[in-house]
Amino acid sequence: MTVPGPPLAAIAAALREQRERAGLSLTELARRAGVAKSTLSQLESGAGNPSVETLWALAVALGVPFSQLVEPPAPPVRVVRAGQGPLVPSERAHFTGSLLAAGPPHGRRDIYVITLEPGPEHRQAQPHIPGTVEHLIVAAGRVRTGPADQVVELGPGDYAAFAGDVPHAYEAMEPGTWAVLVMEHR
Amino acid sequence: MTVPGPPLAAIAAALREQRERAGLSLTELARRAGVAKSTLSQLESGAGNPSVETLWALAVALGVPFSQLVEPPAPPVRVVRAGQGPLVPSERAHFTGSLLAAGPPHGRRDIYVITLEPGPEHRQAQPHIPGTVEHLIVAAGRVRTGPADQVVELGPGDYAAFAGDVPHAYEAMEPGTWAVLVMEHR
DNA sequence: CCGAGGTGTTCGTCAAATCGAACGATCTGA
DNA sequence: TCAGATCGTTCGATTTGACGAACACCTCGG
Repeated sequence: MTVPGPPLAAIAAALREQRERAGLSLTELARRAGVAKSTLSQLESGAGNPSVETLWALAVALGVPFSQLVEPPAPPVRVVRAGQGPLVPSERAHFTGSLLAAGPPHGRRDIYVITLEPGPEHRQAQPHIPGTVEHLIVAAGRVRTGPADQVVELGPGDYAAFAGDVPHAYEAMEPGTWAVLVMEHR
Repeated sequence: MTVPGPPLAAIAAALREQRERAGLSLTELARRAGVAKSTLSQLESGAGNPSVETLWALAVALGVPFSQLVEPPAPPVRVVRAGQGPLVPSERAHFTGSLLAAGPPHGRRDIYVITLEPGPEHRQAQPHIPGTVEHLIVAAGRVRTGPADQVVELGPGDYAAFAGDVPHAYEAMEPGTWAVLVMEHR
């Protein structure tokens, strides 16, 4: 999984970056957000595990959405290797399920089965409409896919999700490669 | 742009909703996330102000993005562009794509990878909430599935969709059977 | 020279979040 | 009916985050 742990360092970096971008001093931001400047200092230094309340106040004072502080570098590609996803209750024997992606409250998801054969790089010429997210689960073979600058290689059972509204590639590495593609657009 | 206050109640509601949607008990979710169930209980009851670390662990265990827990009231403003028809294989030059099912304008689809092993007995899956539709694409092996009175056998690449709110079976016919399951519920 | 006002950091204290254990309430199978 | 296993809640003990007051440092201006 690409989820090492709590993005404490990421929050620290995002806080400092957003604060400097807003041209605020640590003291001033702390005053506006109503938090102690000592708290903010420790947060920016990477130490500490802020509460939602505290982080929310800082986000409001900075004028940025909450999610931008906790997920600053929106992971362009989310990969779940085979057998690495969180397991879903196996209410029955002989059945193990791995939840790859929860459905958004609204939006559509179209289900495809795609087959690819090795050859010249198959770069998608035109991206899809904005907001599109593609989910790919390789059934057999190997596929190199992802945004142009972050291509990952997937094997059977591997899962990857990435934005579909930017140029991205689909390249089969072996004959007989096929996969399930769920295209989500909001 | 300043929203009223910390979405404590929203987080509580989102936690409970996502947990029930994943079919997890409070105890089980707490165990997987590595947090005390007492903590989770208080969070879902609206009391408490979770730390980022705690909330992150819960988000990972639930398989949902962090932001979905803190910003559940996503703006229902959604535009499905007119004329945005389903993609056909001819539009995707370098591989063949087969549209299996178009997503409903509202509702959600959760993506799973499931592995099944043959057993001496197979029990029927418990029905899900009304309106649930299951889409299954077999990646490897063979699966007998479908409503109790209409069981079909699927091989690699085969696709089947059926109502999930009636008793239905999942039975692997070969070792190493796995498939992609998209569970759709409105 | 030296106080005034600013920066960000470190310290002790207190409230609160988290934890572990025990609780009553359901169920299920013996 | 009872033992066992769940469910979710509540309770006290402990950890820890948030606070406020100092702190060292820097830059002006009297």
